[in-house]
Amino acid sequence: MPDDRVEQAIEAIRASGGRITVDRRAIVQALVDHGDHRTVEELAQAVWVDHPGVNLATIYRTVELLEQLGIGFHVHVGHGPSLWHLSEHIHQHLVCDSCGTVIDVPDDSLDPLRRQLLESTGFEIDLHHFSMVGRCADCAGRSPDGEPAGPGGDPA
Amino acid sequence: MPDDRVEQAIEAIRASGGRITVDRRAIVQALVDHGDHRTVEELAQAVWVDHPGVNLATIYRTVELLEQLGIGFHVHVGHGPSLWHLSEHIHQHLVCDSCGTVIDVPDDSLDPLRRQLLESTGFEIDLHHFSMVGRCADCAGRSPDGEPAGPGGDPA
DNA sequence: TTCCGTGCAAACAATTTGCAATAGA
DNA sequence: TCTATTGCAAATTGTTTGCACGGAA
Repeated sequence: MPDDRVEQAIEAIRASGGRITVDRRAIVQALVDHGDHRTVEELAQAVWVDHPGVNLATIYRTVELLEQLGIGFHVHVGHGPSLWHLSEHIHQHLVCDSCGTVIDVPDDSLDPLRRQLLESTGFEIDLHHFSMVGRCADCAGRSPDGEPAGPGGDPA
Repeated sequence: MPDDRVEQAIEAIRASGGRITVDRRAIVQALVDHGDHRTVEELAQAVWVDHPGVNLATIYRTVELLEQLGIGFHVHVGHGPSLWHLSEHIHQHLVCDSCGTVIDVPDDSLDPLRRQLLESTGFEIDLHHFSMVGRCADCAGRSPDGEPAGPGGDPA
């Protein structure tokens, strides 16, 4: 029953004093429909299926609003546009440079790293707002470039 | 004797069949003068001190060239423009969201993380091309937000 | 009715590109 | 000379903003 999340978000908007519009509902819906992380452009495509009129600026303004409410998040992915998603649990993003796949990693799985960096450098990394880029198993293991994934690699 | 690096880079350009121009020398010099990581805009400021005529496009083209030669690198830092630097050893960048400080971390110090992610997700992170954002010791330890840096924190 | 949300088009920042003039080898 | 490099200005991409109109409350 994923529509729960739509209502949750709508409720949050209402609670904050915001107005509930067709556009906003459609945008939240698009965000919920795919657990995916998507660019504003991709969101627009999804929204336009049922609501062709919605302007890009409106989508930007809506995801920004969701972020202010603490229920929307965006991740930076190097070169390209930001990816947006709704989520209850903080997580880190691994983005494959080859195929674009996004892998979510639970936040606490990176605790050892976080602790290590904190001790050695005093630096406290922000684990959810920025992505780590690299190669997913498929792209790394089957890369024609020759170099295998390293020890433990070659999953095929 | 940091000028060594300038000659090294110049030599690499020459070896690749590129021509040595005043502009390129000035840009490499600006890159070497500060071990720092700097944006194209900042590089331009440095270059313009002695060579006011150099065009931004030229700087973009030159750092791109250096990257192609494997002696220049750029790091993505979320919102802002890319940071460029010359370096012999691969390293990871920690960029402070508050003060902008860049901390270099030797690549192998992240090996445990890399291995862990590789095993648990099959994902092989690219450790030098993208930065990790967070808070440096100063900004985290003295943050008025209340939450201290955690165990081992409070370096003062 | 009273503002908030929206469309539109222009502004923006970072970066890239086409083309003619210029300067390195 | 001959072609790579540069300057310039315009194009691109992702995103933000000002303003007047229309719709939520």
